[in-house]
Amino acid sequence: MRDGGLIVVMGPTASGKSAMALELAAAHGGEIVSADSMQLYRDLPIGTAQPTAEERRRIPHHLVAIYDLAVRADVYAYVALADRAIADIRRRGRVPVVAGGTGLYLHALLYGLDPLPGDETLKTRLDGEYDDPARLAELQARLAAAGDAAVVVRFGNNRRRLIRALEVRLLTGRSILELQAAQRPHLRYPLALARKLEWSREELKRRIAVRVEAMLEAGWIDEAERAIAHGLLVSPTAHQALGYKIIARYLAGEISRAALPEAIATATWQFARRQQTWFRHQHPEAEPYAMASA
RNA sequence: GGCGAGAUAGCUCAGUCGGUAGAGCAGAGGACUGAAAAUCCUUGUGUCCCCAGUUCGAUUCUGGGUCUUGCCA
Repeated sequence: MRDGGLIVVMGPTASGKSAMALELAAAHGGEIVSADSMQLYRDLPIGTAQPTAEERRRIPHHLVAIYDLAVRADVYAYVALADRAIADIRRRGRVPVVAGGTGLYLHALLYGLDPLPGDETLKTRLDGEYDDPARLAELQARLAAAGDAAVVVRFGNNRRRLIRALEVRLLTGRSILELQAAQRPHLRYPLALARKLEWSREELKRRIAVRVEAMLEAGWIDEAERAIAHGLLVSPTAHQALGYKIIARYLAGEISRAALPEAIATATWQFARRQQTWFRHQHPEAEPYAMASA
C-alpha cells in the first residue's frame, strides 16, 4: 500500500464492495467516492443497495443519492463530479476510497475519456428517429454513407453506440473511432491500493439470492411503487435500475409475488456476469482479491 | 368411470408428408469512451415417455401401457 494514492474497490453486485470500502476508509482515514450509476438516484435507496444513514454518518460518502429521477446520468458528468470529490477529500488531508460496480465509470475515472463532443438535443433527436428497431439498417446505411463504414462494422447492431457515433460524426465531421484512437490510456491518479473482488460462482449466486430477499423484506416493493409514481419508468437513466421493472410487472399482476425473487436474482446474476467480464479485461491495474464466506 | 388433449433441450413449446430435430428463455464466453444495473455479439445441450407392430429405416404411422391435463359423471 503506497501513500498518496487512491484506494479503489471494484467488484460485481453483492460482492461486498461497500463493506470493504467502509473498512478501508476507517483504517486509512478515508472518505468514499461511489462509482455506481444507479446509487446516484436518491429515490432508489433499497433497490440500488445504497449505504445506510448510519454508514454514511460513520464515513462520508460522495456521489450517492444526489440526483432526482429526472436527471440523466452520464460518464462525463460523473468523472467531473468524482474528480472534484477526490480533490476535496485530498485537500482535507484524507484518503479517497473509490468503490463501485459501474465499470464504465470506474474506467473513465481512472483512465480518462477522450474529449469527444456531445449534444443532448441532437442525441435525443437521433434517438427518437431510430427508436424503431426496424430502422436499424437505415441507421447503419446513414453512417456508412457518411464515411463511417468502419464504425458499422465495429458496432454491428448496437443501436446505442451507432447513434453516439452518428452524433459525433454530425458534430465533428469525423469518425468516433479516429477521435478515440488518439492516445493510449494511462492512469490519471496514483493508486495506493486497487482490488477487484472475486467470488466463486456458487457463492456469489447465493449472496445475490439472499440479498434480493433482504431487499424485498426491507420494503423494496413500496419503494418501487413510489418511484414509479414519481416517473421512474419514463426517467432518462434511472429506469434502467435492475429489478424495478420486474416489480412493476408484479404490481401490474403479470407475475406472481412468488416468482419475484427468482426473476430479480436471475437478472442480477446476468448483470454480475457482465461486470465480471468487464473487470477481468478492462482493469489490469486492480489486483484480483479472492473472497469467501467465513 | 366416460370422452378428449398432451408427453421432444434445464423451462415453455415448434417440427419431422417416415431418413435420429429447432426457436424463445435459462446457462456459458466475449465486446464496451456523453443512457453502462444499459446495449450488443458468439455459443453448447437431447434415450424426441415406455413396449410391441408395420417398414430397408419409427421421434414421426398403428396397437397397448404409463403419466399429466381438460370436460362430463
